[in-house]
Amino acid sequence: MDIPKQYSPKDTETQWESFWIQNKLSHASYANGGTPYSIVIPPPNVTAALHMGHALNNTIQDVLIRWRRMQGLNALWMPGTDHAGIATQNMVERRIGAEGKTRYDLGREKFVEKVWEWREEFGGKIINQLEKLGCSCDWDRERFTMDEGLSKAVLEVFVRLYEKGLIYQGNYIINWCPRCHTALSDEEAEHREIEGGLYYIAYHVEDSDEKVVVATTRPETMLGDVAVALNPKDERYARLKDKKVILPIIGRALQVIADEFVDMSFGTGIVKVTPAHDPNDFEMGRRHNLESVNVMNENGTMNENAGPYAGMDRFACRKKLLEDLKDRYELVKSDKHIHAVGHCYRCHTIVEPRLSKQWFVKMKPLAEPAIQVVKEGKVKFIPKRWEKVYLEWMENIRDWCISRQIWWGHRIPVWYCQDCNEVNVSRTEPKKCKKCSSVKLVQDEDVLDTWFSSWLWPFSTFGWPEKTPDLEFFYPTNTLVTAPEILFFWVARMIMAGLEFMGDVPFTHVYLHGTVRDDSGTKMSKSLGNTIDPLDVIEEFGADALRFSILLITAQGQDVYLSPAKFEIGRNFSNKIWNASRFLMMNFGDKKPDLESVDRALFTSDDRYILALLNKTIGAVNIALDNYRFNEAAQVIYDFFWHSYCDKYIESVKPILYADNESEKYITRSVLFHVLDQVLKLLHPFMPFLTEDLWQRLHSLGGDEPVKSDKSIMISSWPAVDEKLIDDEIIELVDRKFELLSAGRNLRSEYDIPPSAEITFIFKPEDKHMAEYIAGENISIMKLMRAKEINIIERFEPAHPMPSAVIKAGIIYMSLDGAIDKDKEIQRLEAKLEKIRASLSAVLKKLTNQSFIKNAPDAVIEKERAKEDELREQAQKLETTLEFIRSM
RNA sequence: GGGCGAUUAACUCAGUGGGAGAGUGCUACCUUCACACGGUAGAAGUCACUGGUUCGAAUCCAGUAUCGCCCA
Repeated sequence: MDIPKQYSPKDTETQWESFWIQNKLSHASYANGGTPYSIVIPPPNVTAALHMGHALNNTIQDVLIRWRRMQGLNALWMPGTDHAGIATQNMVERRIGAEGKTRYDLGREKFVEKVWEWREEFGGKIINQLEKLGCSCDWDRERFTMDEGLSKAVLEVFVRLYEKGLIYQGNYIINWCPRCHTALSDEEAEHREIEGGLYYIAYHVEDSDEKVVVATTRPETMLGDVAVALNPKDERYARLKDKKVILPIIGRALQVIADEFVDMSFGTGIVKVTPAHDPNDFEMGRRHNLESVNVMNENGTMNENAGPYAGMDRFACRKKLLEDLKDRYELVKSDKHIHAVGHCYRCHTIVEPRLSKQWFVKMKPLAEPAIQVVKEGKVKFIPKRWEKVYLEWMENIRDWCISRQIWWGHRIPVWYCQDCNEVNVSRTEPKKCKKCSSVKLVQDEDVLDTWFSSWLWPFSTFGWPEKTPDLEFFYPTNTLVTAPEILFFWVARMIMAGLEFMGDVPFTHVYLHGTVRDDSGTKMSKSLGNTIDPLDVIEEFGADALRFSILLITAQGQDVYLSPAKFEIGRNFSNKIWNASRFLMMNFGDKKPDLESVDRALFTSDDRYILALLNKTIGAVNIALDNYRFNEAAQVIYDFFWHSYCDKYIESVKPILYADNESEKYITRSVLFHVLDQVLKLLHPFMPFLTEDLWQRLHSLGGDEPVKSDKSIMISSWPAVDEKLIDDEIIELVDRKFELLSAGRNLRSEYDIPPSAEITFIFKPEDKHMAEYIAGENISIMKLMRAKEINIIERFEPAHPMPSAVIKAGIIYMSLDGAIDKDKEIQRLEAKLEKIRASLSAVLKKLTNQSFIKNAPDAVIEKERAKEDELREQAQKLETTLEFIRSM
């Protein structure tokens, strides 16, 4: 048979990838009925290239989908991408920037056209990469948040919320990115600790020699000060009351106000009040009816209100202003100060709190039901600890700023009347003003936050607001698989939207996996250059190896630390599976063995052993997957396949495969075939390509069933547990045989017997039953122990000192030519005896403890008693042996 | 400042009340007719620390230390 010795994933994976896609094996439809199981993909940014976070996220989803599909559910995995407003616009701006142009040179219409062109050309990249990873999404359904249908959903939602009074426009402090030139939501401003300064600045009290000192981290905003504030409890307040202080440089007179908000312990306890540039000051300004003075332009430079600093960048202004204050002896001191500063999550520029007119969603009314469903367990978080994080955020939710001053996105469906200023909100472009019938309408220039479309994803992708049969059948979806980073951005908002617009939760389970980090624990990111490109890993090790490795090392919800070496686990395992299958197929001959045709009474103990372990493994995999414990599922299969099936069973039955008894050979082949078939299925969700390839080869043995387009392991049935085959007694019995084998091999190794030397062993069984059993297994044991012969002698008494080992099945002796080193053997056995005695005394300590006997469960006491018996017996055997050697 | 997570073998990590585990690495031997991306045998841990609960704690509780994340 011409199967190569080393598995090369590359061609195999490409072949099956196109096989699946061409045959639409992952397509799901309501029309097929059955029990639905659906997942919507967290849509990657259309600008994205596959990174390890995606690889982990999508591998998990694929495992769930493939598993459920094989279980016979109508499994649908909805794929798609997100238009990523700011990120995509930035990218296209950079491209046209290379030609020396800005988006303003092109104008809005042309620019948006350019973005669509870019999307047509490059936007599908990540989708192809997901296919390479083996993702069995329903590719016919691929959605994009800017699609016509999804855009319609966005407008519908805006209008409905507006009409309900949950969307409003207003002047508030928002996070402004001076580089992206847009407002951001609170979530989009990432707080990072940086070392800045805390500057103490003296303001003169009007008509007095007195000064007050205020502390600030952003001195440039003082140019917009309209007051200074103290806590009313602060005794200094009394004498400053009704006084004014003079803003340095600008010379504006500022009133002194009292406000509970002022923290007496921060800085000097006197703060400057800048309502246009700080959310707290803004609130204070409202409470005290203060005006707002905006001192900055949209690009982060100072405006005309900044007096001599007009036109300077905000940070240049800070520097110059501090110098000037110092020259005027008004900078009292400056301390180093570590504080959290908001950064734009798209470009990492420091965001500026800025007063501006934006659109907001009122969140409290939406949050309430979304809190309830989680408290009632209608939506479950796995791991559970995220529930608390979710509730904490939801209970303190703030309104959501949804307008963005960019061009790429869903344009806000609001038209302002040029004649009467009426705000017209409409699903379609209105012909005339609804109030004054004027036709002079101008649409709002802004677009909506990208998340304002992705929060609808679980139903907009199924055709909402239309009532489609797909929506009816597949909603609510079952599991959402995502990273905790977007818990607030996305997960929480989807729950709110689902309840508001569908009247039901969008999903019942949220599995939050860890963050992918590098070896040192740093989050992988392009800018740090510590990424491992999944495509490189696929190229070098294969997608299956990538998938298996990453799942094996990812404990539930824990972060993943990756290094290239970790993928060797998966590659080596792939190769092991490949070679075991190769070996078996070389030995199966042309006829496909069928376990169903075999009389179970004819199974050997080895057969029953491996079938019992197989069925235990199937059960364990189901439990692990049911509980989202992917690493455990992967681990159990790995152990079963490598250590039970390959190391034990296959090695054990080789003599049968090489002998001439055709009926025995057929039974063995049937078991081998069956177990391989089942384990390939168990592995399929983890390693789809390799298992498909081997399964197809396995089932076309002898050519009677060639590869057919409608056959695939992917749609084959998931292994069922056969309880009748789970036999713990046989497992224990056969384990004793393997213990005997290890003991024999250990003796060889301790006495430096070269592998080529065939040697005689004597086995003294503990009883007749064991004698019979081992006698029946003699041939395979001999081969595996490289023994010349194994003499089973029930009442064996050595005539001279022989190396021996005490095991559960009895005692094994190794026959050596010539005398052995008596002292060495005594020392060896004494060491063993010592260990047994230590264990025994630990057991006895428990069993003689009355509290233990009184309190411990019976099963535990039983177990300890059994242990005691066994240890006593082993000690007894060792003592006898030692006594005998000493007496020689 | 509040919350969460981590601390177990040389390394990377599993293990939520009852005999300390895996992978890698290490040591020795083996290229034996599936696989050296392999096989056989072996060495290796005060389960961060201090208390507590319990007949019994890596596991539960409290506190401490170190590292990391989220929120303010």
